[in-house]
Amino acid sequence: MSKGDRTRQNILQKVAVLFNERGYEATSMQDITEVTGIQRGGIYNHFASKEALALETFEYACSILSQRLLQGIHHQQTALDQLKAIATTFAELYIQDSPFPCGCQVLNTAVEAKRQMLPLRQKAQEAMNRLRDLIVKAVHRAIERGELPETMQADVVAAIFISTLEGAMLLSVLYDDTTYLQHAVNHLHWYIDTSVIDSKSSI
Amino acid sequence: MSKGDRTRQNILQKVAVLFNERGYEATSMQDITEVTGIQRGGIYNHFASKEALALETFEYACSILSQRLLQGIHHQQTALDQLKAIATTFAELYIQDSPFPCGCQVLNTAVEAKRQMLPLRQKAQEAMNRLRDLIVKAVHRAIERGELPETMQADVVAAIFISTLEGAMLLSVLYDDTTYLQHAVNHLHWYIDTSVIDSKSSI
DNA sequence: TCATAAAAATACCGATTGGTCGGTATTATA
DNA sequence: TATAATACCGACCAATCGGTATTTTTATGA
Repeated sequence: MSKGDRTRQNILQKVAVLFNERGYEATSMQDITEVTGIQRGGIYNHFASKEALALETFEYACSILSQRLLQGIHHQQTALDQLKAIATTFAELYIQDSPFPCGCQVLNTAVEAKRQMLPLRQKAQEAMNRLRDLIVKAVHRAIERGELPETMQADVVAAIFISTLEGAMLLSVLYDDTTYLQHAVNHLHWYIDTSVIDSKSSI
Repeated sequence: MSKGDRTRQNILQKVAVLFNERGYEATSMQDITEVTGIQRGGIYNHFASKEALALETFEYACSILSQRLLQGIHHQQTALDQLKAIATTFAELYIQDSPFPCGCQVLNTAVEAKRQMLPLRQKAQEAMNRLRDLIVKAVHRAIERGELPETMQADVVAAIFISTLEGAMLLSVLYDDTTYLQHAVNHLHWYIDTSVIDSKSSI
């Protein structure tokens, strides 16, 4: 890894934190030079513009977070446990040792990039799609294995999972209190368990 | 209502929309003069600073939204129906004819005001407290009337309600698709109904 | 070791930022 | 209608914005 690549990675890591804490608009190039220890010219030697830096930064953060998320679920045995582990790991990702404090990158980016910053908005959509697919596939596997009733709609489960977790993330950040994430995980586990029980008792 | 008061109200209304769409940082005083039709001097005659304008704007939006929310639930008979109506009305507030497009003011403000803009962050917390109290009291009433089991924890229900609704709001705005809010409402209604059934069947 | 390319720093650009202020038009009061 | 108060305008301010061109420093490979 050359010197340039190393600095580039360092910039991505530091700026990912900064953007997540303050947002894109509220972060100036001056802030970026201070946190990276690299002057303007140096930054622009690696990235074409502030927006390009934001796009790469977002991808960088997503790759790390999704990697950790996958690590947290892949060793689970049943599809049902995998589904539950998605909720647990998502919450722990923030509770225990978040590499990027101040909440979920996707949430923060989605809120800031609504009408303007369309490229960033699209990246947020794509990241959310990947999370959605992860849940949808877990539900499908659970249905195939008979762990969940066939009446379960995978896309609805995914919507409920993401809504509950992202909303709880918002509350946890707003009040600086991880209890909300804990409640969300408990609720989603109960949601899944109840769905299993329902199908068995109704037969 | 004097001319000054009318202009002031007009500024608040127009800027509330603008701030919710673009965010505080991304909205310039130039943007504000354009959308209100009032020049810089005129704006600063009514508000001491951009931040003061943001604070008042947030309160203005909250008062309107909470007023509509209360209208949507006060005519319900049972406490249980009131609880459900909170979810329904919250979603409809955005789906049908949101006075401030681009999602929930509280969510958007909470995301932008995390470490900086502490006064605004505090206002977001207070607004969320009020929503939380509304739910908590409805749950308490439902328990007192025997509509919900005594084992229900009101603060947990409130956390689940707000998490699910705010998260669904995020998704609906991100994908420009109100389906997510619909799923959230259905899920919360099911959550409440299931809690009722559980208590009856377990006795 | 040294030439060369890559990386970083520096100085600087025009544009825009939030905010100010003297003056003018409009409205309300008497 | 005379006077006072309010509302509004728009030129202007220093500071900062994102970005560029150029120079200096540093790393790299023959």
